[in-house]
Amino acid sequence: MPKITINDVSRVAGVSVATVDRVLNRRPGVRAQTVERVESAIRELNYQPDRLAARLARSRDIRFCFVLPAAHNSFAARLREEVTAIAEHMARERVTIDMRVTDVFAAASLTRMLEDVGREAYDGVAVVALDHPGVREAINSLTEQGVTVVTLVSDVPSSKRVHYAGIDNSAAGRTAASLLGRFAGGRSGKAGLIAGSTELRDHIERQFGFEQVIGHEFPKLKILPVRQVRDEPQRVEAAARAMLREHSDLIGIYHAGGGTQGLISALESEPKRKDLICIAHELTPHTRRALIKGTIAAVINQDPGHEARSAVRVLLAHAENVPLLMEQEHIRIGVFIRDNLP
Amino acid sequence: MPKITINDVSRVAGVSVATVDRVLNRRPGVRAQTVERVESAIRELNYQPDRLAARLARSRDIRFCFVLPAAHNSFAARLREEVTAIAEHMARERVTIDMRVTDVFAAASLTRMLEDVGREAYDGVAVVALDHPGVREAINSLTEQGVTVVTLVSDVPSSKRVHYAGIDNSAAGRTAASLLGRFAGGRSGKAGLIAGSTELRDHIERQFGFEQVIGHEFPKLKILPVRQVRDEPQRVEAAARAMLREHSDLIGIYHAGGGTQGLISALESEPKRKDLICIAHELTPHTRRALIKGTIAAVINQDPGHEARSAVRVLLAHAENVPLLMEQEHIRIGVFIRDNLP
DNA sequence: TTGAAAGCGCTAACAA
DNA sequence: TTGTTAGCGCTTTCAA
Repeated sequence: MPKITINDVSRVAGVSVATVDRVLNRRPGVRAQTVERVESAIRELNYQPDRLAARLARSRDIRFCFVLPAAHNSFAARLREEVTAIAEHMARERVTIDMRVTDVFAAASLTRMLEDVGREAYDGVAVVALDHPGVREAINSLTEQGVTVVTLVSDVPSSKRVHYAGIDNSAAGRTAASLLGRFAGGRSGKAGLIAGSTELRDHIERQFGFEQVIGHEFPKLKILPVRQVRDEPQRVEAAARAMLREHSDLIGIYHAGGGTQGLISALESEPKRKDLICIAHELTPHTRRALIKGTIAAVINQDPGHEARSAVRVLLAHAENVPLLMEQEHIRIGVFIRDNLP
Repeated sequence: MPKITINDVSRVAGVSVATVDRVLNRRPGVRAQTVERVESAIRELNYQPDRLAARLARSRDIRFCFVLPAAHNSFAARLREEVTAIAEHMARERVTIDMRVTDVFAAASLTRMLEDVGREAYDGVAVVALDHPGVREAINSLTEQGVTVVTLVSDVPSSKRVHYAGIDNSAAGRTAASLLGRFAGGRSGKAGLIAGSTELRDHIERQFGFEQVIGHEFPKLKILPVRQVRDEPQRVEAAARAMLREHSDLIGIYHAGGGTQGLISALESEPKRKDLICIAHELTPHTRRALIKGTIAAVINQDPGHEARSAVRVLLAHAENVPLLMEQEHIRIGVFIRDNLP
């Protein structure tokens, strides 16, 4: 069966290819009646547009903007690298990806950046979003301008973003709890919980999931009051040291945020507590080393490369109006121990 | 900077675009001297071919063939579904993917199928390969005919395949051992090991990795003699029942092969042994249910969707002579417990 | 509101 | 051994 083209559609509908193109891309300036004729021809022929030809013919590139954290931690750095990598890759295929960085924890500056981005005629925007009313408004306003928005790593569920490329953080917290509980093997004692900040939706969710599972499934473990450390290694370290000092029956620590180097330093300066079960997030050079050394028992991971590529695929599918393989776009909660490091 | 095209190259090299095209695609009929001139122009301009335009202009589709197991187990079925799904997806982009099934454990029939496939002018072949001399020969012969070959799920390392889309099975076995050992929490006892067959490279490797880690790290666990069950649920079940019957101090079971339903049945009919730690491979409806129910503690997974799509991307990159993001093509060893199920 | 026609960058048939 | 040229299926002026 020969491929059905826009020509076939135009012939069947009795109009020119230009008109079919206008209908296909929802461009204005076509009578409702004509639109109807074209659409029924499309249905009749089961026409599928050819995105390769479309990309080739467009005069300008498809343009996306990624708004990422400027932070100096390993995960943020890795995310920026991954975005840079696909940006280069996609540049060969008529897709331009710009990257902007800001302090995504500062709602005001993030909001402003999104507003700026809105003035630049991007086809799509991916943003590591803070769940804040101003940010939500900015996302919704982009959407209303016809810009496709996906959230990355951290979501704003109540906004009009079309997709969230990130993990289920409460499931991640539950996973950490199950591992810690099982590794404890029935012993009784305390479980420490360190988190970044209660303003970050993902950290709260992890904390919630963790408490839920420990409470229900491992009653022999008592969770210590959460320490807030704003992802700063020094503060993480101080919190961990305090826990170790104050609780001789400490069985394990779950660190739900960033700045894990601090945790590792604290642990490695306490050789007597070798059996402590520590679980942290994100595979980085630090946590990888700690896993191999045995300082950390397990790492819960989200793959920033997968997240970045997934965001691009989703934005692209929207820009070109073609279907996605959604199954591919689910971001897995990775569990790494010493033996399955990539 | 305007895009550099084949036209620019032809002008700089002082030849026609047809000649540049011949050089780019290594087609015969160009004097060595001319090839040299064109290549230096390409380097000078840093020309990057446009794969979209190339795909559009080709008269025939790019064609791949996937040779998959005909087996009736969930993993094989899932793999076939995933291949069917991308086949449909790629059909829209001028890529045809044919699928053939055979008993991949029967070296002779697999070899014959690969030979047949070789007569059909495919651009690339993906195969779930048995590590056998005949199969290796067939792969090498395809390669020599100019067909790109990638192995899928199970590798033939000594062959000329350009890529293996699958997991590191000995690392998978080590991961299973670490989890089992840690979940045992210092208890002493027996660890059962059930495997498919010693003819399958992946099963031997898993077994090897498992024994290595248990031996080195968990001396309190004694591994029982391996039971070979050829991935048949009934035989898996019989093996598990025998272990349970014969060893009252059985701490856990690692099932390295397929047919896990059998293991689950055996376990669920032995309610007194609730604390048994079982680890199996592949997330399927059966193992998912068993994880939720608590019958199985952890599942080591390879994502057949990722494997299938990765094979397609690798074949496509070779067919179009464009670069890959290799980082994306590494297949992870997934660890699933009840809490991080996708 | 619609149509005609010139590309987009490459491939491939055919001619030289 | 090399060159000319007509497409591939779509977008985008520009004209009607």
